[in-house]
Amino acid sequence: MHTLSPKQRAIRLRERRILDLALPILASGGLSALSMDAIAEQIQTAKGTIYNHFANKEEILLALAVKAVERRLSLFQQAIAMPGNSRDRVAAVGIACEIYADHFPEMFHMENLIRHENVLEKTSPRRQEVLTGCEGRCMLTVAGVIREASMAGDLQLEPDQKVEDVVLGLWSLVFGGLTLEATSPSLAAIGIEDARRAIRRNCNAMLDGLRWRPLYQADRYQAWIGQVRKHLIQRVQADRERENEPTL
Amino acid sequence: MHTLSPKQRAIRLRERRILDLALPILASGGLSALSMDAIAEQIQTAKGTIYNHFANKEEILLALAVKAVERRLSLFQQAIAMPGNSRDRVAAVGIACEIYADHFPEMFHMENLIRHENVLEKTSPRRQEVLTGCEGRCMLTVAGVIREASMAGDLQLEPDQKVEDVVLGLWSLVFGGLTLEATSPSLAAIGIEDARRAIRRNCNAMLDGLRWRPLYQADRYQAWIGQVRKHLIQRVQADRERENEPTL
DNA sequence: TTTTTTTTCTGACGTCTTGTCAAAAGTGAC
DNA sequence: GTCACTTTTGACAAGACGTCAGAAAAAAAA
Repeated sequence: MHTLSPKQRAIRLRERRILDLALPILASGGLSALSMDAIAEQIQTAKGTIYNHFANKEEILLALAVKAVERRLSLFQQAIAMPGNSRDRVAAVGIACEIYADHFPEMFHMENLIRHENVLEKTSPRRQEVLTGCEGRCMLTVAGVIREASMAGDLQLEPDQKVEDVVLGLWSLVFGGLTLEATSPSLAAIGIEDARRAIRRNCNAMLDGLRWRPLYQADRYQAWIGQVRKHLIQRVQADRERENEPTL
Repeated sequence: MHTLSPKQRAIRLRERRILDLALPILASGGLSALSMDAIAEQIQTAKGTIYNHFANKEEILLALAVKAVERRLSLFQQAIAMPGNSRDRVAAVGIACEIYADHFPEMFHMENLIRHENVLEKTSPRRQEVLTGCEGRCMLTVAGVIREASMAGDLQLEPDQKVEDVVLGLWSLVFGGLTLEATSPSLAAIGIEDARRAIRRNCNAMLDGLRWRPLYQADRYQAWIGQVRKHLIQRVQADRERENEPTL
């Protein structure tokens, strides 16, 4: 163990401040609104100092994305730790995604931004690996439940179906759906008033189609997700408080 | 009808040249690679002239997005026009999406780019409406098949399920899946070697879960999508030739 | 404490981009 | 040929990213 000098602590604190500050700017004004000069002014340092922390703007984005995926992973883990059968627990992960999108909308936005604007090209492979590793653990978390269901006989996959394929299906449906909800003006125009309900319903249809037992029962499901939502939101708020307190 | 003067024709041609040129630049280098100076140089005009056509960079993006969605709509319409039962025809739309992503990858990329970078804010409502209108027609195309299936009794929706909800489900799954395939390095890392197959399989599971008859049969389905793919690719190539020819 | 060494910070600067606009060039009617 | 109108031009202002030599601060040594 190595104790930090006051100076080093100040530096760390500043790095955190940069990221905390960048997130809302980015969420509100998009990539172009996030200017290095603006950050420097807010943080009360010279622009050059920011470049001591991050080699370029893209590195800041990537650092934010890592924090975002860590958040998501934490929610996933709490979801699958809930007591219930295998199908209940994947459903819980779906709810975790919804809560993530609702409570950390800037982060949700970030993840998608990274995906489509070529930022990876300009960033260090080091941090890229951190991100993909974290994303991988998210998927493995879900894959674990599916594998478990498969072992227990709740879910019988055809020989050509792999556990990972089901992960992709759920991921596409939930993430795709939430993304469309957040970014498609035409959704409302076409007459979809509650996208969330539709997404959940379609997830259940998919799982039913795979014959993941027990099959969908409306009231049972409603009761369960109510419970999950309450639990996860509690945890989110606890995490929030825990983070704001310590000055590190 | 009103005949165009040579000058006006030249102007129209230039506009088309701008868009044709912008697309590949954008696809390869991302939003930041697309510079007005670069376009002007390539087109052999002064930068100011570009601004006679488009008020800003975002307008160019939006114009490209419109062309992209028009392409997609055309493919959708050709897909549902194929002879087959209702379930076959939604499946055909799924294949249309795949072909779109494969044959017009820059356009596919564009649509997603528009979604996540705030470009709409800086563009004219006029063109925005064109885009959402076109996107809406895409969804209505799919909704039509679903409604038809529902009327024919192939698909029995619960009272709380709406046709549009099913559209959203399919859209999320296919578009989400294709997007993840194109942008997620961690997919391969997690052991998914054929994302397309997985997406198709999950779509079928979802439709089975909704009890859309006839239910999934592997060999029947394979034969059908082979047929669809062949037909649509033919049409794509025909369209391509038709476009290159006339100087307008 | 004072001096030396090392680390960190600074902000003007070079370069690139977007978008503007007055002046120049082009177009067509009479 | 002239005149009104449209289109094009490219220098220019504003602002952003990333750099780097020199200033300042911190740490180490004397």
